[in-house]
Amino acid sequence: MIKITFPDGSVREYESGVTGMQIAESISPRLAQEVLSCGVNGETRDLMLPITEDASVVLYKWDDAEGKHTFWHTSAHLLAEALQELYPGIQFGIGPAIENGFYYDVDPGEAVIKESDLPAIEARMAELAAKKEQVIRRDISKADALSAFGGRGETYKCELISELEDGHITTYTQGGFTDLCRGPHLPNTSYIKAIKLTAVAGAYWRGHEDRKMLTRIYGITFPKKKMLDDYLTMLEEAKKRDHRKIGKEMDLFMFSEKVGKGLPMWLPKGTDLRLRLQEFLRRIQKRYGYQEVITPPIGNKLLYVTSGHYAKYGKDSFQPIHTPEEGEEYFLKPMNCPHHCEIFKNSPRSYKDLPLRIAEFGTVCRYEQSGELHGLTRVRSFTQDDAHIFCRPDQVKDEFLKVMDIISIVFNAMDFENFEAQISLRDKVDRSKYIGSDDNWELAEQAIIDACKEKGLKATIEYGEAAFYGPKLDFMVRDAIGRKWQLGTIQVDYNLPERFELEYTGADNQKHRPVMIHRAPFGSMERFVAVLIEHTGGKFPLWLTPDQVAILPISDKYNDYAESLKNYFAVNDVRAYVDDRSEKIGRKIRDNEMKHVPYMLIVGEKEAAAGEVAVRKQGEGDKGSMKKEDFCKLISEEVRNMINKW
RNA sequence: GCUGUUGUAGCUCAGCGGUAGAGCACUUCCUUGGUAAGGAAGAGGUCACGAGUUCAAGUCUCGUCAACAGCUCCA
Repeated sequence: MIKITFPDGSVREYESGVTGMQIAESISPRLAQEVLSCGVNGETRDLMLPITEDASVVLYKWDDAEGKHTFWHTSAHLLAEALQELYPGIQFGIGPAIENGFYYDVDPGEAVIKESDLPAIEARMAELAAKKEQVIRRDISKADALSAFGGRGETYKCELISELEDGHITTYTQGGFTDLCRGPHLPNTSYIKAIKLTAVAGAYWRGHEDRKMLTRIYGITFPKKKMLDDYLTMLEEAKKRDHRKIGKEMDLFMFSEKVGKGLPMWLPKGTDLRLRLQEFLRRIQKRYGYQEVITPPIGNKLLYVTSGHYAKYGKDSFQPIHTPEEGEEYFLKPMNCPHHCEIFKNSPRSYKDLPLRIAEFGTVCRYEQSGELHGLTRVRSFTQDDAHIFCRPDQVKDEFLKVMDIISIVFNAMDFENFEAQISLRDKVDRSKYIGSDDNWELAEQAIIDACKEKGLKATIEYGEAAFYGPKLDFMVRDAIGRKWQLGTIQVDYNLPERFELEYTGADNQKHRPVMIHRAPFGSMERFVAVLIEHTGGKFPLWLTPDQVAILPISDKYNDYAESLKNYFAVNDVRAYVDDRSEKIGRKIRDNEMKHVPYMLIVGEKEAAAGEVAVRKQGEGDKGSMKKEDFCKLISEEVRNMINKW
């Protein structure tokens, strides 16, 4: 007998060799139906795998990430099985479960798989799923694996096998399809009731640009038909919040082929929105002791040779600007740090001057690969809400914590609740791509980890994701369709101060090197506004936009009402429209702008007599008539809620 | 940059070898007091750009540019 411990702490005894499925059956028939895989001592495993020693067991269902993962992993195999039947000779790369579904990378040889082929593949998958094929796990020796897959000409699989450790290799078989796989998998294919292959795209083998490009087929499956329908509906809804669509509809920004790709132009309304965000951050930064500066859009090549950016990015970036002077070269600035380093050097600094916090809404230009450009989230010219903090080594952690405070103020105000924090450290093995001493890196990495611990911030640690000059803490927020974008960022840098030979005089009257912290709570104005649009659907928080309240008094006497609102909310550009029915302007506002204003007031004679206004709230329709004062209360409540958050 | 898809009126799209179309938006007029109002008339397009095939090309072929999806990248 073995002891099985459940998540709630209870313990039951089972015979050795019991499977996860049998455990589920022993608890309830319903659970046995719903369970997809199980966790045994923290490792996710097949339900059919015997458990032979005391263990803590978690049964995973659809609602658990692990359960979904298992479900989609088996779905990937199902896709492969269908492909094997439909495209004889097809070779398989890898086919993992992902956040929303799964994919399989395949090499169809001469054949081409197009989007129009997907329905046929889906149909075949459905047939195979209905067969209720058992999914069977086998341990296999490295030699046997190599000969089995090699015999079928599976070069990709053989490459994978050759890197695996003998004795830990398993295969999974369902019907006529066998795949090299670690598992876990569903007991059989009949769990998969609804199948949708969503896209086909190219993907490099093992993610390397110089390897062969395979065909990647994306899909998603569900245990119920309705769940698939709901998912597709959700995607449709999300598309409506796409910032490119809303940006166009609301005239926030534009692109022009003539100006150049990836070069956004902010239209009046978008500019208004952006300036409001900048003002908002400015107020906060002032409170936190930042000093704002303005630096030029270009810098001499020598500046970037000093910073190290020239060696790293010179050839892959916008090329130098030449001058009539022989040999003189300037670069569009790809970042503001070198300029700010020079500002630091402008005068002798004492330890009493530190931390020195230099801020700038600095516009930078980076030659992003053309395929990377994406609306406002990835562009070639953008404005960072940048700042560099020069401080003593003993101040790093404290400054870091203060920046985290600012970021949390900003994110709270914007209602970004579901952000994810990520600590990016050096690659554990390959350290050739980083500059700076090991000691400095260790110090910086530890400072970030400590700061997160202190703030109780749950952050994932990613190795190999650090910038080449230092580790960073990034705040990621998702867009409408779930893609992650990095917004806020804090980076500790021991290297630029070194390269620019920055120094301050310490209490000991000796020269010391300051530490530099790069930070940008928004990340960039462009990307931030993009994500903000997708989160709000274009209905920005009340204090943000200029024309949030459109007031349509029917006669002149209500213009003073607009005036009173103005003072009341400190929304200093509330616009008032005269809605004289014989004039078209009122109708125009109603029809065109209602979409983009949270509230509309209509003041008719009836209401005027009663001292009321008719109110419509965006997305909610008529709110009925109410007293002016009540309306003021309604709005001010919302304003207060926003302001209270920071 | 790579693979694939797309590019027709301000917007959303139809047309797929034979003299440029619809809905919404826009302009003028009429009707209409509470909301995507109704009616009449009108304006608006080298069908992304450049070559080629053809008696004839938005429509077929090739190239360029741009956008979209994914990959790779992101100081």
